[in-house]
Amino acid sequence: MARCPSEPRRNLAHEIASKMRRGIISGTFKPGEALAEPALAGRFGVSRAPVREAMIELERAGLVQFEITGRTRVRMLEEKDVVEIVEARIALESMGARLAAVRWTDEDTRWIERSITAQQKAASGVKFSALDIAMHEYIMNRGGNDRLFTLWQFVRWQFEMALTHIHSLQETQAPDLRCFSVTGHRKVLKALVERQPEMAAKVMSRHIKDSIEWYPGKRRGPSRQSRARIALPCKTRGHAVPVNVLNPFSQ
Amino acid sequence: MARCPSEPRRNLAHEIASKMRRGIISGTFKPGEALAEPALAGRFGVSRAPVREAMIELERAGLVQFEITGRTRVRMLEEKDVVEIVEARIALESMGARLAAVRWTDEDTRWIERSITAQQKAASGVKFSALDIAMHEYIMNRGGNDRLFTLWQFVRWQFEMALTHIHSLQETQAPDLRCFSVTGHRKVLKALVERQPEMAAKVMSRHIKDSIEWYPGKRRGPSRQSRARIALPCKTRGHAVPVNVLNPFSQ
DNA sequence: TAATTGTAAAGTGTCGACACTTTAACATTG
DNA sequence: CAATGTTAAAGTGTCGACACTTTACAATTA
Repeated sequence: MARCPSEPRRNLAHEIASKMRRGIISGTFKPGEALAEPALAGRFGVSRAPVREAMIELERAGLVQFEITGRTRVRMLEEKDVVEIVEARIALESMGARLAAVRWTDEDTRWIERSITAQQKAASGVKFSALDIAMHEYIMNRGGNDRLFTLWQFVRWQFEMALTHIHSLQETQAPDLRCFSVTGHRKVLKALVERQPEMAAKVMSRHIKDSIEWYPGKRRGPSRQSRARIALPCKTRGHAVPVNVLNPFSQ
Repeated sequence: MARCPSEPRRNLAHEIASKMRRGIISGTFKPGEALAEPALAGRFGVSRAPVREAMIELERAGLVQFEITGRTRVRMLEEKDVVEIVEARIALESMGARLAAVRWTDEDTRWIERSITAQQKAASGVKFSALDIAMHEYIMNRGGNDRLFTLWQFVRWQFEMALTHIHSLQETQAPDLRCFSVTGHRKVLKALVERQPEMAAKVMSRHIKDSIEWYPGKRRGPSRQSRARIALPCKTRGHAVPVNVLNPFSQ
């Protein structure tokens, strides 16, 4: 389904990069953890060369960080980083939705409807998140812009990594989030079905911004009380104002 | 000035990646050209390892392409690619401008004003383009979102590469483009000075879209006659319509 | 001539080795 | 005890080598 602009090399380096990516996203490798090449090479049963090459791939994707000394660590996440990631998602996905709206077909509609149905039946928060992201991926892919899609993947991985480190996501309020998020998805779908690019972009922006505000710990949805802010298109009379977002890391 | 989220390793691989990037952007390495590791290693007087690592960096930035066989080529550019690059620029830079508007200072204003002055005095098309991109970089940087900035750099390099391969840019209509583009820059600056995020995003989108339509060969600016289309926020009554862009590769 | 096959050249994927740098543990000294 | 110097361990940067694969070319054949 997902397209791959530049066919990936089928070598050890790329394979290890994929494994490492999954490991970082799933939390096997924790933020700030040192990634020594000899240790990883031993772990995967290869020499250091493929490991080094994999590290470069992960660094470009923003999942690990090179220090001035040459050492590599899993990238750390603070509140500020989540805001950055969400802002980047909004930038890319609003354009993605805009593009997808122009080329939208009935088959696409059916795909999304099936996805939404599955989302409603999702048994757990993590299962729901997987379906949620898969739907966003589908729309980004349908935008037809390979470069936009590639950039989006970088952000998507960082977002998934952030999700696993937001404690409050775990199970607790899954039903509320699910219900709220599905409502947003329906609005996005409506704009796409009606082939209204601007509406799709706008609704997508709001959906992403709103859904992230559900994660923190509050149960009643978006609020305006916290410090971090996410810029988003929001009409006010003449002077637009950035809306607040709750702190995703509050325990 | 430009920030660097993850301090780059100061090793041969990164150095070579930079040189190769400059070479690809400037046209020393032409689109479709094969990049054999032994040849490059000899050229730079190093072994293959750093070259391999540099290739991975460039592939992630979208400047080169890996084939299924493992061989590497400078990425080729068609009309479709320019559309993708510009759409990605619009997505990223509209958000960048939105963010920059919130944090805009008088010092930033002075910087941009100096830049615009220099742009007006630019002696050549290439010189103007350099100043133009530097101004866009400044604004992206002022957005304060490191991830957005990093993603933007990828697109920026691809855009610069595309520019060197658009024949019509060379000198001929430099004055017209310059005049037109500076007008757009002033509108962007106005929105930033007034700290209107939505206005800044909107004006930036339109500026990017319009300026690329100048490159083709026409002298009278944006037209609606060509095949390729760039999606852009543009208000129509209820139903937004993608606007056309001229073919940048028409000789 | 055109197609096919065999062979050499070129290129990639991976590894182990070595030099240099940073880190960390330990011993020394005030 | 704290501060400092010392040394061994760990880690990175780079290289050359070798096996395997793909490509290019030439010879062979229909």
